[in-house]
Amino acid sequence: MSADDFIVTPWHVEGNIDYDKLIKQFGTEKISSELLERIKKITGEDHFMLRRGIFFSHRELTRILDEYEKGNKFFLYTGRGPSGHTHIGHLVPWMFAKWLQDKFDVNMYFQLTDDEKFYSKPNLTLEETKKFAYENALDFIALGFNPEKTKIIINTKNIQTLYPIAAEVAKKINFSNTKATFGFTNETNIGMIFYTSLQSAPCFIEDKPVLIPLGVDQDPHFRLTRDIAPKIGKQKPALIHNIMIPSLEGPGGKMSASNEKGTIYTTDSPSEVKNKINKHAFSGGQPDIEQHRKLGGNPDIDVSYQYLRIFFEPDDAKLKIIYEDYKSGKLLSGELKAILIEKINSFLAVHQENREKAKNQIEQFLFEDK
RNA sequence: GGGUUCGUAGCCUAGCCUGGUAGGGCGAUGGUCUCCAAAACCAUCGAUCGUCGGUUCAAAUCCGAUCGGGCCCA
Repeated sequence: MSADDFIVTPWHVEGNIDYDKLIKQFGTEKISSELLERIKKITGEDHFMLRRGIFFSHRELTRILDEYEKGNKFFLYTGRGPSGHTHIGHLVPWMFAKWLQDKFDVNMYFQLTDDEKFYSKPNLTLEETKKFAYENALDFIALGFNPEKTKIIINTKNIQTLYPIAAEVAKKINFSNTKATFGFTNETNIGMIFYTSLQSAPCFIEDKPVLIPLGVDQDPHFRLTRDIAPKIGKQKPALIHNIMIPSLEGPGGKMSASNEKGTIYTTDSPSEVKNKINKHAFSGGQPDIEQHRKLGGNPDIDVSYQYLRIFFEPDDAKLKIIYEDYKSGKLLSGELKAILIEKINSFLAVHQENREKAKNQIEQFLFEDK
Protein backbone atom coordinates (compact mmCIF):
# COMPACT_ATOMS: atom_id res chain seq x y z
CA MET A 1 0.00 0.00 0.00
CA SER A 2 1.53 3.31 -1.02
CA ALA A 3 1.62 6.36 1.21
CA ASP A 4 -1.51 7.96 -0.14
CA ASP A 5 -3.63 4.82 -0.18
CA PHE A 6 -6.18 4.31 2.52
CA ILE A 7 -9.11 2.06 3.31
CA VAL A 8 -12.23 3.12 5.16
CA THR A 9 -15.00 0.58 5.73
CA PRO A 10 -17.26 -0.10 8.71
CA TRP A 11 -14.91 -2.86 9.87
CA HIS A 12 -11.52 -1.74 8.76
CA VAL A 13 -9.70 1.57 8.63
CA GLU A 14 -6.13 1.75 7.41
CA GLY A 15 -3.65 4.22 6.00
CA ASN A 16 -3.40 7.97 6.08
CA ILE A 17 -6.86 9.09 5.19
CA ASP A 18 -7.24 11.92 2.73
CA TYR A 19 -10.61 13.24 3.81
CA ASP A 20 -11.17 15.30 0.70
CA LYS A 21 -10.66 12.20 -1.39
CA LEU A 22 -12.91 10.25 0.92
CA ILE A 23 -15.69 12.78 0.43
CA LYS A 24 -15.44 12.16 -3.29
CA GLN A 25 -15.25 8.40 -2.88
CA PHE A 26 -18.27 8.26 -0.62
CA GLY A 27 -20.15 10.98 -2.44
CA THR A 28 -20.79 13.05 0.67
CA GLU A 29 -20.59 16.81 1.01
CA LYS A 30 -17.88 18.76 2.74
CA ILE A 31 -19.05 21.01 5.55
CA SER A 32 -18.51 24.36 3.88
CA SER A 33 -17.72 27.64 5.58
CA GLU A 34 -21.23 28.82 4.61
CA LEU A 35 -22.75 25.83 6.37
CA LEU A 36 -20.57 26.47 9.40
CA GLU A 37 -21.78 30.06 9.52
CA ARG A 38 -25.35 28.93 9.24
CA ILE A 39 -25.01 26.48 12.11
CA LYS A 40 -23.31 29.14 14.16
CA LYS A 41 -26.13 31.55 13.47
CA ILE A 42 -28.81 29.07 14.50
CA THR A 43 -27.08 27.66 17.58
CA GLY A 44 -25.31 30.83 18.65
CA GLU A 45 -22.04 28.95 18.97
CA ASP A 46 -19.49 27.40 16.70
CA HIS A 47 -18.53 24.15 18.29
CA PHE A 48 -14.81 23.49 18.18
CA MET A 49 -15.35 20.11 16.56
CA LEU A 50 -17.02 21.84 13.63
CA ARG A 51 -14.59 24.70 13.52
CA ARG A 52 -11.62 22.35 13.50
CA GLY A 53 -13.05 19.97 10.96
CA ILE A 54 -13.41 17.05 13.38
CA PHE A 55 -16.88 16.87 11.89
CA PHE A 56 -16.02 17.51 8.28
CA SER A 57 -18.66 15.98 6.06
CA HIS A 58 -22.40 15.50 5.84
CA ARG A 59 -25.35 14.27 3.82
CA GLU A 60 -28.30 16.63 3.61
CA LEU A 61 -27.59 18.53 6.78
CA THR A 62 -28.89 21.59 4.93
CA ARG A 63 -32.29 19.96 4.55
CA ILE A 64 -32.43 19.33 8.30
CA LEU A 65 -31.64 22.98 8.94
CA ASP A 66 -34.19 24.14 6.36
CA GLU A 67 -36.89 22.14 8.10
CA TYR A 68 -35.74 23.30 11.51
CA GLU A 69 -35.96 26.91 10.46
CA LYS A 70 -39.49 26.26 9.25
CA GLY A 71 -40.25 25.04 12.74
CA ASN A 72 -40.08 21.33 12.00
CA LYS A 73 -37.94 19.62 14.54
CA PHE A 74 -35.75 16.67 13.73
CA PHE A 75 -34.42 14.01 16.04
CA LEU A 76 -30.97 12.57 16.61
CA TYR A 77 -29.87 9.01 16.33
CA THR A 78 -26.51 7.43 16.91
CA GLY A 79 -25.26 4.21 18.36
CA ARG A 80 -22.54 1.86 19.33
CA GLY A 81 -21.67 -1.75 18.72
CA PRO A 82 -21.00 -3.05 22.22
CA SER A 83 -17.96 -5.21 21.55
CA GLY A 84 -15.93 -3.91 24.46
CA HIS A 85 -15.47 -1.16 26.98
CA THR A 86 -15.94 2.45 25.95
CA HIS A 87 -12.83 4.36 25.01
CA ILE A 88 -12.30 8.07 24.63
CA GLY A 89 -12.61 7.90 20.84
CA HIS A 90 -16.22 6.78 21.19
CA LEU A 91 -17.05 9.88 23.14
CA VAL A 92 -16.30 12.24 20.25
CA PRO A 93 -19.55 11.82 18.29
CA TRP A 94 -21.56 11.37 21.49
CA MET A 95 -20.23 14.58 22.94
CA PHE A 96 -21.11 16.38 19.77
CA ALA A 97 -24.55 14.78 19.73
CA LYS A 98 -25.08 16.07 23.25
CA TRP A 99 -24.26 19.56 22.04
CA LEU A 100 -26.71 19.19 19.17
CA GLN A 101 -29.40 18.06 21.57
CA ASP A 102 -28.79 21.06 23.80
CA LYS A 103 -28.76 23.55 20.97
CA PHE A 104 -31.69 22.25 18.99
CA ASP A 105 -33.63 20.84 21.93
CA VAL A 106 -34.43 17.59 20.16
CA ASN A 107 -34.99 13.95 20.97
CA MET A 108 -32.11 11.51 20.88
CA TYR A 109 -32.08 7.75 20.29
CA PHE A 110 -29.00 5.74 21.08
CA GLN A 111 -28.92 2.23 19.69
CA LEU A 112 -26.79 -0.48 21.26
CA THR A 113 -26.39 -3.21 18.69
CA ASP A 114 -25.67 -6.14 20.96
CA ASP A 115 -27.04 -8.59 18.42
CA GLU A 116 -24.80 -7.32 15.64
CA LYS A 117 -21.64 -7.67 17.70
CA PHE A 118 -22.72 -11.14 18.67
CA TYR A 119 -23.12 -11.99 14.99
CA SER A 120 -19.92 -10.38 13.82
CA LYS A 121 -17.48 -11.31 16.59
CA PRO A 122 -16.87 -15.06 16.63
CA ASN A 123 -15.74 -15.10 20.25
CA LEU A 124 -18.39 -12.93 21.84
CA THR A 125 -21.47 -14.40 23.45
CA LEU A 126 -24.81 -12.62 23.65
CA GLU A 127 -24.32 -12.39 27.40
CA GLU A 128 -21.07 -10.51 26.86
CA THR A 129 -22.40 -8.09 24.28
CA LYS A 130 -25.35 -7.34 26.56
CA LYS A 131 -22.96 -6.66 29.40
CA PHE A 132 -20.93 -4.29 27.24
CA ALA A 133 -24.13 -2.63 26.07
CA TYR A 134 -24.90 -1.78 29.69
CA GLU A 135 -21.34 -0.58 30.28
CA ASN A 136 -21.39 1.59 27.17
CA ALA A 137 -24.78 3.02 28.11
CA LEU A 138 -23.30 4.33 31.37
CA ASP A 139 -20.69 6.31 29.45
CA PHE A 140 -23.32 7.69 27.15
CA ILE A 141 -25.55 8.81 30.00
CA ALA A 142 -22.55 10.25 31.85
CA LEU A 143 -22.16 12.86 29.14
CA GLY A 144 -25.30 14.55 30.40
CA PHE A 145 -28.04 13.85 27.90
CA ASN A 146 -31.49 15.12 28.75
CA PRO A 147 -33.32 12.19 30.37
CA GLU A 148 -36.68 13.55 29.15
CA LYS A 149 -35.57 13.50 25.54
CA THR A 150 -33.12 10.64 25.31
CA LYS A 151 -33.82 6.95 24.89
CA ILE A 152 -31.38 4.10 24.76
CA ILE A 153 -32.40 1.22 22.53
CA ILE A 154 -30.89 -2.19 23.12
CA ASN A 155 -31.60 -4.35 20.10
CA THR A 156 -32.29 -7.64 21.84
CA LYS A 157 -34.41 -5.88 24.44
CA ASN A 158 -36.38 -3.56 22.18
CA ILE A 159 -36.88 -5.88 19.25
CA GLN A 160 -40.65 -5.61 19.61
CA THR A 161 -40.49 -1.96 18.59
CA LEU A 162 -37.72 -2.33 16.04
CA TYR A 163 -38.93 -5.41 14.24
CA PRO A 164 -41.96 -4.04 12.35
CA ILE A 165 -39.84 -1.16 11.04
CA ALA A 166 -36.95 -3.45 10.20
CA ALA A 167 -39.33 -5.71 8.30
CA GLU A 168 -40.42 -2.81 6.10
CA VAL A 169 -36.80 -2.07 5.37
CA ALA A 170 -35.72 -5.68 4.92
CA LYS A 171 -38.30 -6.29 2.24
CA LYS A 172 -36.66 -3.62 0.11
CA ILE A 173 -33.10 -4.87 0.43
CA ASN A 174 -32.01 -7.85 -1.58
CA PHE A 175 -29.00 -10.06 -1.14
CA SER A 176 -27.03 -8.28 -3.86
CA ASN A 177 -27.48 -4.94 -2.11
CA THR A 178 -26.04 -6.17 1.16
CA LYS A 179 -23.28 -8.10 -0.56
CA ALA A 180 -22.25 -5.03 -2.51
CA THR A 181 -22.46 -2.71 0.48
CA PHE A 182 -20.88 -4.90 3.11
CA GLY A 183 -18.83 -7.41 1.17
CA PHE A 184 -20.81 -10.38 2.42
CA THR A 185 -19.91 -13.81 1.12
CA ASN A 186 -21.34 -17.29 1.43
CA GLU A 187 -19.61 -17.63 4.78
CA THR A 188 -21.53 -14.72 6.28
CA ASN A 189 -24.15 -15.79 8.77
CA ILE A 190 -27.72 -14.79 8.06
CA GLY A 191 -27.92 -12.63 11.18
CA MET A 192 -25.48 -10.25 9.54
CA ILE A 193 -27.39 -10.29 6.32
CA PHE A 194 -30.60 -9.15 7.97
CA TYR A 195 -28.89 -6.94 10.47
CA THR A 196 -28.60 -3.71 8.50
CA SER A 197 -32.36 -3.40 8.42
CA LEU A 198 -32.35 -3.36 12.19
CA GLN A 199 -29.74 -0.63 12.22
CA SER A 200 -31.97 1.36 9.90
CA ALA A 201 -35.00 1.01 12.11
CA PRO A 202 -34.33 3.85 14.55
CA CYS A 203 -34.12 6.25 11.59
CA PHE A 204 -37.87 5.81 11.24
CA ILE A 205 -38.86 5.52 14.87
CA GLU A 206 -40.38 8.99 14.78
CA ASP A 207 -42.11 10.47 11.80
CA LYS A 208 -39.67 13.36 11.58
CA PRO A 209 -36.38 14.06 9.85
CA VAL A 210 -33.43 12.39 11.53
CA LEU A 211 -29.83 13.54 11.83
CA ILE A 212 -27.16 10.99 12.58
CA PRO A 213 -23.76 12.06 13.91
CA LEU A 214 -21.31 9.22 13.35
CA GLY A 215 -17.80 8.19 12.37
CA VAL A 216 -17.39 8.40 8.62
CA ASP A 217 -16.47 4.71 8.47
CA GLN A 218 -20.08 3.89 9.34
CA ASP A 219 -21.46 5.81 6.38
CA PRO A 220 -22.06 2.74 4.15
CA HIS A 221 -24.79 1.43 6.46
CA PHE A 222 -26.79 4.56 5.95
CA ARG A 223 -26.16 4.84 2.26
CA LEU A 224 -28.29 1.75 2.05
CA THR A 225 -30.86 3.18 4.45
CA ARG A 226 -31.05 6.35 2.40
CA ASP A 227 -31.76 4.30 -0.71
CA ILE A 228 -34.59 2.47 1.01
CA ALA A 229 -36.24 5.37 2.81
CA PRO A 230 -38.25 6.77 -0.13
CA LYS A 231 -39.38 3.27 -1.07
CA ILE A 232 -41.11 2.88 2.27
CA GLY A 233 -42.45 6.40 2.26
CA LYS A 234 -39.96 7.83 4.71
CA GLN A 235 -37.46 10.67 4.65
CA LYS A 236 -33.84 9.88 4.05
CA PRO A 237 -31.71 10.13 7.19
CA ALA A 238 -29.26 13.03 7.16
CA LEU A 239 -25.75 12.40 8.38
CA ILE A 240 -22.87 14.34 9.83
CA HIS A 241 -19.51 12.59 9.83
CA ASN A 242 -16.52 12.83 12.12
CA ILE A 243 -12.97 11.89 11.22
CA MET A 244 -11.39 8.74 12.58
CA ILE A 245 -9.77 9.10 15.97
CA PRO A 246 -6.19 7.88 15.70
CA SER A 247 -4.95 5.04 17.84
CA LEU A 248 -2.46 6.03 20.53
CA GLU A 249 0.17 4.21 18.59
CA GLY A 250 -0.14 6.47 15.65
CA PRO A 251 -1.84 7.45 12.47
CA GLY A 252 -2.84 4.72 10.11
CA GLY A 253 -5.60 3.14 12.10
CA LYS A 254 -8.56 4.05 14.21
CA MET A 255 -8.64 3.55 17.91
CA SER A 256 -9.82 0.03 18.46
CA ALA A 257 -11.55 -1.28 21.54
CA SER A 258 -9.66 -4.54 21.24
CA ASN A 259 -6.16 -3.10 21.37
CA GLU A 260 -5.51 -2.57 25.07
CA LYS A 261 -2.33 -0.58 24.94
CA GLY A 262 -3.36 1.70 22.09
CA THR A 263 -6.57 2.63 23.82
CA ILE A 264 -7.60 4.78 26.73
CA TYR A 265 -10.76 3.50 28.34
CA THR A 266 -13.20 5.69 30.17
CA THR A 267 -12.61 3.62 33.28
CA ASP A 268 -8.81 3.92 33.27
CA SER A 269 -7.18 5.25 36.42
CA PRO A 270 -4.96 8.36 36.35
CA SER A 271 -1.84 6.23 36.57
CA GLU A 272 -3.01 3.98 33.72
CA VAL A 273 -3.63 7.03 31.56
CA LYS A 274 -0.22 8.46 32.40
CA ASN A 275 1.49 5.20 31.68
CA LYS A 276 -0.32 4.58 28.39
CA ILE A 277 0.36 8.04 27.03
CA ASN A 278 3.99 8.09 28.07
CA LYS A 279 4.73 4.59 26.96
CA HIS A 280 2.65 4.31 23.81
CA ALA A 281 1.54 7.63 22.35
CA PHE A 282 3.14 8.15 18.98
CA SER A 283 4.98 11.45 18.88
CA GLY A 284 5.98 13.90 16.22
CA GLY A 285 9.15 14.75 18.09
CA GLN A 286 12.72 14.50 16.94
CA PRO A 287 15.10 11.68 17.96
CA ASP A 288 16.73 13.74 20.71
CA ILE A 289 16.42 17.03 22.54
CA GLU A 290 19.12 18.77 20.60
CA GLN A 291 17.47 18.10 17.25
CA HIS A 292 14.03 18.77 18.65
CA ARG A 293 15.05 22.22 19.83
CA LYS A 294 16.66 22.89 16.48
CA LEU A 295 14.14 21.35 14.08
CA GLY A 296 10.98 21.35 16.15
CA GLY A 297 8.26 18.71 16.33
CA ASN A 298 5.43 17.84 13.97
CA PRO A 299 2.09 18.38 15.72
CA ASP A 300 0.17 17.17 12.69
CA ILE A 301 1.24 13.58 13.23
CA ASP A 302 1.67 13.77 16.97
CA VAL A 303 -1.11 11.78 18.59
CA SER A 304 -1.01 13.72 21.84
CA TYR A 305 -1.50 16.95 20.00
CA GLN A 306 -4.25 15.42 17.90
CA TYR A 307 -6.11 14.31 21.01
CA LEU A 308 -5.94 17.84 22.32
CA ARG A 309 -7.22 19.17 19.02
CA ILE A 310 -9.99 16.62 18.63
CA PHE A 311 -11.28 16.50 22.15
CA PHE A 312 -9.36 17.75 25.13
CA GLU A 313 -8.46 21.37 24.44
CA PRO A 314 -11.51 23.31 23.23
CA ASP A 315 -9.74 26.65 23.70
CA ASP A 316 -8.32 27.70 20.34
CA ALA A 317 -5.87 30.17 21.81
CA LYS A 318 -4.37 27.59 24.15
CA LEU A 319 -4.24 25.02 21.39
CA LYS A 320 -2.50 27.43 19.10
CA ILE A 321 0.23 28.11 21.63
CA ILE A 322 0.80 24.38 22.07
CA TYR A 323 0.92 23.93 18.30
CA GLU A 324 3.44 26.67 17.79
CA ASP A 325 5.60 25.79 20.75
CA TYR A 326 5.77 22.19 19.67
CA LYS A 327 6.48 23.11 16.10
CA SER A 328 9.24 25.50 17.10
CA GLY A 329 10.87 22.99 19.40
CA LYS A 330 10.18 24.97 22.53
CA LEU A 331 7.83 22.27 23.79
CA LEU A 332 9.23 18.76 24.15
CA SER A 333 7.19 15.63 23.41
CA GLY A 334 7.33 14.61 27.05
CA GLU A 335 5.96 18.00 28.04
CA LEU A 336 3.22 17.82 25.47
CA LYS A 337 2.29 14.40 26.81
CA ALA A 338 2.16 15.81 30.32
CA ILE A 339 -0.36 18.43 29.16
CA LEU A 340 -2.54 15.76 27.58
CA ILE A 341 -2.31 13.45 30.58
CA GLU A 342 -3.48 16.25 32.82
CA LYS A 343 -6.37 17.07 30.49
CA ILE A 344 -7.52 13.48 30.13
CA ASN A 345 -7.31 12.80 33.83
CA SER A 346 -9.27 15.85 34.83
CA PHE A 347 -11.89 14.94 32.22
CA LEU A 348 -12.05 11.35 33.40
CA ALA A 349 -12.31 12.34 37.05
CA VAL A 350 -15.59 14.09 36.27
CA HIS A 351 -16.71 11.51 33.75
CA GLN A 352 -16.15 8.60 36.08
CA GLU A 353 -18.14 10.33 38.79
CA ASN A 354 -21.01 10.89 36.37
CA ARG A 355 -20.66 7.33 35.19
CA GLU A 356 -21.25 6.12 38.74
CA LYS A 357 -24.35 8.29 39.01
CA ALA A 358 -25.53 6.93 35.67
CA LYS A 359 -25.99 3.55 37.30
CA ASN A 360 -28.98 5.00 39.10
CA GLN A 361 -30.28 6.85 36.06
CA ILE A 362 -30.10 4.10 33.52
CA GLU A 363 -33.67 2.91 34.04
CA GLN A 364 -35.15 6.22 32.98
CA PHE A 365 -33.02 6.24 29.84
CA LEU A 366 -33.89 2.76 28.62
CA PHE A 367 -36.45 2.71 25.85
CA GLU A 368 -39.70 0.98 26.78
CA ASP A 369 -41.60 -0.95 24.14
CA LYS A 370 -45.22 0.12 23.88
C1' G B 1 -30.12 -36.02 4.37
C1' G B 2 -25.65 -36.59 0.84
C1' G B 3 -20.77 -34.87 -0.43
C1' U B 4 -16.44 -32.19 0.65
C1' U B 5 -12.93 -29.55 3.52
C1' C B 6 -10.61 -27.65 7.78
C1' G B 7 -9.39 -27.68 13.32
C1' U B 8 -1.30 -26.61 15.53
C1' A B 9 0.58 -20.46 20.94
C1' G B 10 -3.75 -13.99 20.99
C1' C B 11 -3.75 -14.11 15.21
C1' C B 12 -1.76 -16.38 10.47
C1' U B 13 0.77 -20.66 9.45
C1' A B 14 5.03 -24.94 8.39
C1' G B 15 5.31 -29.93 9.65
C1' C B 16 1.13 -34.80 8.40
C1' C B 17 2.03 -38.32 2.30
C1' U B 18 7.85 -40.87 3.82
C1' G B 19 5.75 -41.86 12.44
C1' G B 20 10.85 -40.28 16.76
C1' U B 21 6.99 -35.35 21.82
C1' A B 22 6.78 -28.67 16.99
C1' G B 23 9.46 -24.41 13.25
C1' G B 24 8.36 -19.56 11.30
C1' G B 25 5.74 -14.70 10.76
C1' C B 26 2.74 -11.02 13.19
C1' G B 27 1.56 -9.75 18.04
C1' A B 28 2.86 -9.49 23.32
C1' U B 29 6.66 -8.60 27.25
C1' G B 30 11.54 -6.76 28.91
C1' G B 31 16.06 -4.15 27.65
C1' U B 32 19.43 -0.72 24.78
C1' C B 33 18.67 4.02 22.31
C1' U B 34 15.28 8.55 22.81
C1' C B 35 12.84 14.50 26.40
C1' C B 36 8.77 10.59 25.10
C1' A B 37 6.73 7.50 21.31
C1' A B 38 8.19 5.35 16.66
C1' A B 39 12.19 3.01 13.99
C1' A B 40 16.48 -0.08 14.79
C1' C B 41 19.04 -3.74 17.65
C1' C B 42 19.16 -7.42 21.58
C1' A B 43 16.44 -10.79 24.80
C1' U B 44 12.08 -13.26 26.75
C1' C B 45 7.27 -15.39 27.31
C1' G B 46 3.78 -18.25 24.85
C1' A B 47 1.07 -24.64 21.84
C1' U B 48 0.43 -31.13 26.21
C1' C B 49 -0.80 -29.93 17.83
C1' G B 50 -10.10 -29.79 18.89
C1' U B 51 -11.56 -34.21 22.08
C1' C B 52 -11.58 -39.51 23.24
C1' G B 53 -9.70 -44.11 22.04
C1' G B 54 -6.64 -47.62 19.04
C1' U B 55 -1.97 -49.30 16.43
C1' U B 56 3.33 -48.72 17.74
C1' C B 57 9.19 -49.05 21.63
C1' A B 58 7.53 -44.10 19.87
C1' A B 59 1.86 -40.21 16.90
C1' A B 60 0.64 -33.42 15.49
C1' U B 61 1.90 -37.20 11.91
C1' C B 62 -1.33 -43.82 10.76
C1' C B 63 -6.55 -45.93 12.11
C1' G B 64 -11.49 -45.32 14.45
C1' A B 65 -14.99 -42.42 16.86
C1' U B 66 -16.60 -37.81 18.47
C1' C B 67 -17.15 -32.40 18.82
C1' G B 68 -16.78 -27.81 16.27
C1' G B 69 -16.23 -24.46 11.78
C1' G B 70 -16.60 -23.66 6.30
C1' C B 71 -18.38 -24.72 1.38
C1' C B 72 -21.38 -27.45 -2.31
C1' C B 73 -25.77 -30.38 -3.43
C1' A B 74 -30.73 -31.80 -1.72
